[in-house]
Amino acid sequence: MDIENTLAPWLGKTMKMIDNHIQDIFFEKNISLTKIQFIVLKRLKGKNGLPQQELAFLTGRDKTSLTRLINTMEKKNLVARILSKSDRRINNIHLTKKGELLLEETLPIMKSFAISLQENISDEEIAKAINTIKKVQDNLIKKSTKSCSDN
Amino acid sequence: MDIENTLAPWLGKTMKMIDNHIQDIFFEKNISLTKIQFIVLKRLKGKNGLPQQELAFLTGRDKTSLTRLINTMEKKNLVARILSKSDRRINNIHLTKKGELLLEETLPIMKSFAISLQENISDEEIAKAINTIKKVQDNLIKKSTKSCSDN
DNA sequence: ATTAACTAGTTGCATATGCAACTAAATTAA
DNA sequence: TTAATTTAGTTGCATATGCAACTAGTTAAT
Repeated sequence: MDIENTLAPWLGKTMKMIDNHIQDIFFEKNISLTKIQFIVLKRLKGKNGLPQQELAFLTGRDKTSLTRLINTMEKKNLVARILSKSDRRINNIHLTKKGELLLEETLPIMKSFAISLQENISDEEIAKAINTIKKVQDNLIKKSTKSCSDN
Repeated sequence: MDIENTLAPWLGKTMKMIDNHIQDIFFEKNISLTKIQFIVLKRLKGKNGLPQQELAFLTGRDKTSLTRLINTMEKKNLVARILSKSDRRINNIHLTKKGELLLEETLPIMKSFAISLQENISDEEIAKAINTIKKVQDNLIKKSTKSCSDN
């Protein structure tokens, strides 16, 4: 079997295309965000105040990556570090009003983009594909203890 | 419909996990490559001497990204820039012996990794998932003229 | 209670990436 | 043929990312 007929390169290729397109959309709509910044904002929506480490785990990034990501997002006033009172090593990351507003503005755009990618594909086919991808994730998790949730 | 039930986030999440795992594999096996460097080497295997711009297109990267990628790979002696005689603006990128050997060493490792991701999934199911992903790519291509091939 | 071990986050160093603006070469237009 | 335009590649600037080594708090061990 050729490597090109396996799922992995197809996923990679498609994700790259999607990433490029998301950048374009943000540019067009004048949204000053990167994909990962959007993901972090989205993560914080439900659970404001997550520690950086937690965010790193949830997004599958190294904690150092999160450190600098939060630096950037703090400069842009999208999030704020708030020292945990119970454990002074921990930074709890909170959405600012500006971050919340930007998130609310961006969510429907991302949603309609995600849906537009599935034009001319039946819901059942999508569900099956997601199911297959889940199995790939399971295989990955079996291969290592590491895991992640977002991207 | 929730955005989390669309294909895009599943693709992203899974690719992130795959990328992380590829890094780990390269580290374990003492292969001094990044994923994108591997992709470039692989691209060059069939068509030695591609111009940078061509490589940029084929890998879906900006040409500036390729400039610096080739810089790094040239320093590592994996590829060489050779000025085109017919058009002196063009750098034809060639695999070096070292690059070729490293590629040959890495290919089977990547292949068996790609296959291992599909354990416990039938060939038919994989084929269907790839087909669905192709449709997503088609939708993306329709949305813009930009396209790409690798990742 | 004091030390040892662990944990959250940061910093240094290296790679990857894109946009805008640039240089130099080639092609097209006048 | 000379000027305008297009094209390949590079450089400046900004973001993202990971590993190793570090600091500073917390918890466990003696």
